[in-house]
Amino acid sequence: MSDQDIIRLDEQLCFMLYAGSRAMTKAYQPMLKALGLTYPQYLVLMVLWEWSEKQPEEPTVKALGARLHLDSGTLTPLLKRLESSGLVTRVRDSEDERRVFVEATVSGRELESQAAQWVSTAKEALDEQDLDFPRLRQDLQALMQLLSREER
Amino acid sequence: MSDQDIIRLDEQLCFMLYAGSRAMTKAYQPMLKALGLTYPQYLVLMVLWEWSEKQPEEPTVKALGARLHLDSGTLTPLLKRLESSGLVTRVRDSEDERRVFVEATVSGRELESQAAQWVSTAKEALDEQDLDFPRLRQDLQALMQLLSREER
DNA sequence: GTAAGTTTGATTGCACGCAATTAAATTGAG
DNA sequence: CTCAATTTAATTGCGTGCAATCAAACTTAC
Repeated sequence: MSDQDIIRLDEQLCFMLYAGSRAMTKAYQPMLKALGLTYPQYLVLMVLWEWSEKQPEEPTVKALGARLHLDSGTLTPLLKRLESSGLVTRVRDSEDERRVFVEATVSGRELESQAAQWVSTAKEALDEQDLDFPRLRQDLQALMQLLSREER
Repeated sequence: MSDQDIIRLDEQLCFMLYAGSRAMTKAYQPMLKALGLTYPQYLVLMVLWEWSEKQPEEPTVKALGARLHLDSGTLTPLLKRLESSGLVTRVRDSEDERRVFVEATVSGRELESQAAQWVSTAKEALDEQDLDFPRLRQDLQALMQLLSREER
């Protein structure tokens, strides 16, 4: 097999992921614009919305990073922007001053039902299409596990 | 269904794409570091490597953008960096001065076989795993088509 | 021929991602 | 107790992504 064939074939997975991710973000733009959020900001709020009281961990910067696979270099400025938009609070732990707790404000929580409504509609539109979304999601999840296993 | 359930479910596709794309990029890091490239720079070279002489279009900035779904705001600085690394040339079309042809230099083309070798090895490792990669790729391709149809 | 509209790249400004470093706080071995 | 190691955020610097704008060059209707 020539170099050309190898690379051409390879493109089909890594590039589809790369392009697919950006295309999905674009599909979210109408909702995000209405909510005044960027896509990563929406992800952070989503994590905060579903953070259960019974969760073993408190929602610190580290815990958010673990959930979203993002580090503090990305999260710190993003959270500061969300804070200045009045959507989250950042409070340093008095027990351990290295830690910072993040919480959605009332305004931040209020966005959830708007988002849910949009997502619900979008889901219906996609379900009409001839594509097995649960299977795709599961395959992606399995891929993630393979890739994050490699990391160690 | 509560807001919580809707959003939680939703996360499973858009977020898996987002996280999966970044995880894949990380998996490429060893190769990219060895080649001195970023992942998007590698994508651009990949397109140039496989650009056929018989292709109807010349490889202009616009044509690269169409192939990669990237606009000039991203490509122009990226191409300038590749140019200053000596991996591509940028030549303005004398027929139509708005157009800029991009070409891989000898150094740029030399990277292909190194990349092909790494990719070939990585592919073998993945093929051992219990995951239907061709199906995943096809599903992603189908998703892309759905999403880009929405765009219009 | 020319003015209006279109196409193409470049530029600007903002928000990620992430590697690398720093700094502060905590932990733990002895 | 104490000092080295670890943990946690923040900072810095660079390279994307992308919307919005601009400017130059081409095309077309008239």
